[in-house]
Amino acid sequence: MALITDARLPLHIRVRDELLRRISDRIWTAGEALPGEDRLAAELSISVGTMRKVIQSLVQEGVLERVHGKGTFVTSAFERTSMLRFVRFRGPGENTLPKATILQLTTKKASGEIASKLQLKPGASVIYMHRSRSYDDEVVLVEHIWLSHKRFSKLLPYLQTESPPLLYPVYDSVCGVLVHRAIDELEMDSISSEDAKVFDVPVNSSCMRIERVMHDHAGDVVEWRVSFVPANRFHYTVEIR
Amino acid sequence: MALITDARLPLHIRVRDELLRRISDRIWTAGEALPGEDRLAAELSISVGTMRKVIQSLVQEGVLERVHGKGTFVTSAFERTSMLRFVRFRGPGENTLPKATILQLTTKKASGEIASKLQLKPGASVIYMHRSRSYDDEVVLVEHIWLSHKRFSKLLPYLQTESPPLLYPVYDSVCGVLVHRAIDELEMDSISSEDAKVFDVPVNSSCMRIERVMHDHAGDVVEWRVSFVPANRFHYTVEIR
DNA sequence: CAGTGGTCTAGACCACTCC
DNA sequence: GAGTGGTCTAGACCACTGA
Repeated sequence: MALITDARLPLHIRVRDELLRRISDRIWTAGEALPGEDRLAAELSISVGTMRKVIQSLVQEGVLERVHGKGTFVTSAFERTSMLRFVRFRGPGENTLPKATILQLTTKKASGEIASKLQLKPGASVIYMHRSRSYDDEVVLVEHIWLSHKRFSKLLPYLQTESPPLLYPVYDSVCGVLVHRAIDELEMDSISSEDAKVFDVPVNSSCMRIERVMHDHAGDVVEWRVSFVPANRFHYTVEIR
Repeated sequence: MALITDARLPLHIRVRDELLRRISDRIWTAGEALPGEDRLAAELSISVGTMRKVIQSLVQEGVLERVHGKGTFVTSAFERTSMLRFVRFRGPGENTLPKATILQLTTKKASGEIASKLQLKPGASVIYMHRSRSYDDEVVLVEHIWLSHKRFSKLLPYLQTESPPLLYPVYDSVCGVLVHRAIDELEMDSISSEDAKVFDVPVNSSCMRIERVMHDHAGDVVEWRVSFVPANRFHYTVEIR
């Protein structure tokens, strides 16, 4: 087995790219153990020390997880990336996921803004989804989601019959798209008339607006999403080091 | 030179503790280069590889910074921890710091809540500071800050004549307290009558409330701070991986 | 027990910075 | 050129997991 990328790059970078490629290509899937570090190193003709260093850096980034005595596993990063980390949990049990309701699901031509966010040509075919998340019929989150139709065409028939609480695992299992890294931008806003009906609160109530650009392992944009959380439901904790 | 901590712990943990102790004790100060990794390893009678691993982990955490060919330096983590990362910059130049105005500075007996946050006994002596931050006389941030009087007594005379834009470097230089790690909790709130006057906006205007607990390298609580940002000035970007 | 990751060492060679 | 960190190797030994 040979490494593909530019031989002028440091070896650990090239090995890292190779491992990420295998994860992207689903050669190794979430929950499955990778080969041992010694066998991986032998396969790529590098030293075990270098392989360890690469694996450690991917563990640091949350791509892999290691368990002493058991093995190295691909992380399913879905909890970490859930929008629910911005929502204050009360009422029902701590670990219950809120019910997802798809309010609208259509295919459109991308406007200039959406094309730009998704790195597509203006007019390209995109999927738009309007979705609410609720606990005991109290809506805590509303999402407006845009996806490339080309990459997510299999999603449409799937969502005719299903309304799963988490979408990212579905992107993975149905469309073969594994999400990796997101950038969230938070601002305070007021609720639009459209979403006010969904939340059942007055128009212009105070809320948080969370704009997310989600990337895959290759760094390409996978999804653009704008979410709204009512003021009294918003809560966010962050550690700075 | 011998390591102090429990010899049953892994060596890299003990070395890490030793390095952090030296930073806490100001044996190495911000901006100054540490000895080379080979000399450090020799001094502590460990291999260079292990020393490298420890240093790398502290770089990862933001405690140290390395520059190829120059050396390893203690990070001055003040930009990273500034509350201004929650404030949207417009108007004036990008890199100008807003003017700080101390509105109130007193010594009090800690209430139960404040004592609990600062890990002090109720009734212990604490410093309370009420401070505003403004660009061109537009207030963008108001802070309510509590500190242990015992640890920060030197701050009071200093702040009689100075109103520095950043406090953490002052904690370091005047009181010998080096901040390290903070936990911020964000919620949406409305502006109190007291702060409404400072911001010159109506009472109950929408704002972000940011509660911060700041720790030092030893993990002890250094400061408790509650800050408010008006809705139109709040902006926050976060990357999830 | 075999297989996995975790710890630690010793040393070679390269690349960058500053004098 | 001297000193720094960056890359890479080779191998020993330990600790945890599961059959």
